[in-house]
Amino acid sequence: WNIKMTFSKACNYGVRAALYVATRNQQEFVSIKEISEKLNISFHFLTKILQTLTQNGIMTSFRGPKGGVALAKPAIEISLLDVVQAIDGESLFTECVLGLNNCGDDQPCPLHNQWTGIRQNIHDLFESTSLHQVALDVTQNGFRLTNLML
Amino acid sequence: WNIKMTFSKACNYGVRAALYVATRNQQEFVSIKEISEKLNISFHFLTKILQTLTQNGIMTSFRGPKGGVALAKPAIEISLLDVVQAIDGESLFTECVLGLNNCGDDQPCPLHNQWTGIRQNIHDLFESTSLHQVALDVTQNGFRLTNLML
DNA sequence: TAATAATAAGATAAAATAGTCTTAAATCTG
DNA sequence: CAGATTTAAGACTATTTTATCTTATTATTA
Repeated sequence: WNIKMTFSKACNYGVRAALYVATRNQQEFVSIKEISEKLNISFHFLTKILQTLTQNGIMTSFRGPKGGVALAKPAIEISLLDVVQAIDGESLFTECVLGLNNCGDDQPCPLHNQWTGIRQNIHDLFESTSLHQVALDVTQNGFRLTNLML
Repeated sequence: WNIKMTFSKACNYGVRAALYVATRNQQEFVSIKEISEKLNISFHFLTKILQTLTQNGIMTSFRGPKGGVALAKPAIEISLLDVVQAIDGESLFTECVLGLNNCGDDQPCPLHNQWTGIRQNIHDLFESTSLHQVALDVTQNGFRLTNLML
């Protein structure tokens, strides 16, 4: 029961997996099994999510031994927005916060004007943040992609 | 499959119902049936959501003929944040966007720092917006709480 | 007091999301 | 070519969210 201020599981896994792959050489295929183990994500579920990322041109995949997934472009050219929208589609930044149809500048819901600003902030943040940047934070500055094992 | 930029149904219904009630006299009990019909919300589902609002001190209720729900305080003293948190609890503004445990300033996920700012913006917006303000927009400025009937 | 109108609460059902399992297809290695 | 490894894809299950249905309980009114 909430307005979600966190990613759905699918989006969460997709973003974290993309970031994990971004910490590796672009040429190298990383096996989904490795990703699922390192990030503690169900293998088969992750496979499906990564399939949608490859279908949307974010990643490429390769079957067989030494196969796996890799980024389709240099990590610096892929934004978080690209990943999120590949999994989620376009509705994210267009739907009314109250779920009303045709909510817009002409027929707004009472939260429309202020919500538009916040939504734009998130859009801009995701758009201006590349997988490369975030991956650097992970590899060099100790930011983490996994749960702490307590 | 998404990071939700809209309220869940429950939160959506709760907020819209609270706003609808806020457009009426505080003394007057508004029947849930009326609210559900005017806002096109399932009656029984709405009843439950409003129950949690009364249990959390946002509203009061009264049974029997002429019964219904009313705001427990003047609308100007109830913020959107009050309503959302009554339905959703505290987790909204504390959980990691990537769903990691113990994500914080000391052990951040790579999105933590920037996400904190956005989350604070939303928190501030909700906290500083009273039901009264929004209800005025509805009654006087033509903002809408319901879908357009096309 | 009896009938009616309204919220409260619990059981059940439907839909959406998340996760698992099995089989197929592609690729590598010996 | 045979076997092993890995992604692809579809069927199936489980969980959560949303919605409905039924039965109390409370209060009003005549």
